[in-house]
Amino acid sequence: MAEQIQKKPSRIQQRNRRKILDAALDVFSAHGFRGATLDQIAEQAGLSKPNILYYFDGKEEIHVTVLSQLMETWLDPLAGLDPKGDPLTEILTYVQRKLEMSRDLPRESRLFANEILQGAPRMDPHLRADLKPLFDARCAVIQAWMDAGKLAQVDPRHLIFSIWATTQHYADFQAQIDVLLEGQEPTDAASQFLQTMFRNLLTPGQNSPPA
Amino acid sequence: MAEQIQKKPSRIQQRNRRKILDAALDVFSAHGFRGATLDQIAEQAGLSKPNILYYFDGKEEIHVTVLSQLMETWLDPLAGLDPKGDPLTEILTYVQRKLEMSRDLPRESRLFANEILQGAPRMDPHLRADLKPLFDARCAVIQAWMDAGKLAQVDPRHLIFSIWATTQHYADFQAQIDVLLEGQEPTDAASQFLQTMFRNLLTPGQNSPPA
DNA sequence: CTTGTTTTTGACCATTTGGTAAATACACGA
DNA sequence: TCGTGTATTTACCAAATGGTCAAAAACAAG
Repeated sequence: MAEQIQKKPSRIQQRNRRKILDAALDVFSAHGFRGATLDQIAEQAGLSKPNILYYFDGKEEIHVTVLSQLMETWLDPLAGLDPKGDPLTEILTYVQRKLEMSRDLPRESRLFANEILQGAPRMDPHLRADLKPLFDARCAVIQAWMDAGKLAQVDPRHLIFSIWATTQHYADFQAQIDVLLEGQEPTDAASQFLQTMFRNLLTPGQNSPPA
Repeated sequence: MAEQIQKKPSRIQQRNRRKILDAALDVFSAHGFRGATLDQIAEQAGLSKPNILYYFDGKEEIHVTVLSQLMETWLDPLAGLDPKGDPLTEILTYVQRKLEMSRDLPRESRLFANEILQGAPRMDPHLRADLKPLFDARCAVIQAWMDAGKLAQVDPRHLIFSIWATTQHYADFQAQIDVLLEGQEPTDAASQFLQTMFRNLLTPGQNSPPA
């Protein structure tokens, strides 16, 4: 019965798979898919290359697995946006959470950025199946808040884009920021800036009517 | 005198070097440095691989050359920010220009993003030599505007980061945006959104004092 | 046309890299 | 302790890739 589905991943199997996926996150996020090599992943994981291929069918499968795991983490804060909460608080909290993720999970952010930059060749299905429905749902929630006068009227889609862009920027462009800020930790100042920006944008009655 | 410096690049030399660099921009921006191959660049340029190596010393030199050229284009809008102009207009115009660059020069944007994502291994010196001084100078200009009460007080550095992030997002994350917007051209709506956001942020007297 | 120079090519080469096969070491329940 | 399935390693391979080189072709100038 060689082809039966593994019932119980052994202790050692779990441990090694985790080590490999963690190493892969390191390497893929730093060099992109094509720039990463199995040897690098093997070394980082402290295993031999053939041993890695004992646990995964190939480079591709490792990459896909890491991306899938990432997707959950990545969507979580957006999914956590509560339709029943206070609109402005909900959004400002979301901004804050995304910013903290950039600081605490920069590898994940860069892996995601790498994949999208290359045209999302392996993630496109995930984006359509998981992200798109969630995105549409949250846009609807935000739009409802605006229609109810609880938030200033702006395009919810571009609002979300701007939140993603500004927060992920601190992880994805860290090399540039390090040069420009001479290594200062930017999170606190960034937080204050972003909170101000989005509060001003969304406080009802603030926006000039379109010219 | 084989080692003398080329005085006059011949017509054909100019043409071929340009073809190669344009092809390289295509390929490097789409696949990153390590993901790009000389064969791809050669095919895209309509030349043979050895012929390409007749014009450039190697893959590395092609990449460096493309990046150098890019740097000028990239800094131009920030350099164009006029200290004597109307503060709000200057900044909103800058936002608009950067957004148009994302639409019209997405390859350049993605090449830049790729390089920074990988930790700017080849661009770090350029960033320090060219970008950093310009960045500091423009921050000072903006700070002066704020001190004079012409703009609301925010951290100029993070203001610039947020402009870069939000505008370049439309080029760098285009694959994602295409999925979420189902292929609609986002520039007009993005422009209106960003103009509103930064106008609200920067109009004097708008910002609540820090809590 | 002839000659000297620039450009282009075809045939190679060495290294890197994803991946395989078979042999070996190991864990662990009976 | 022994035997069996699990884990790991050693030695490879084939394809891809960056790069070289000498010779051929194209070209410019007299």
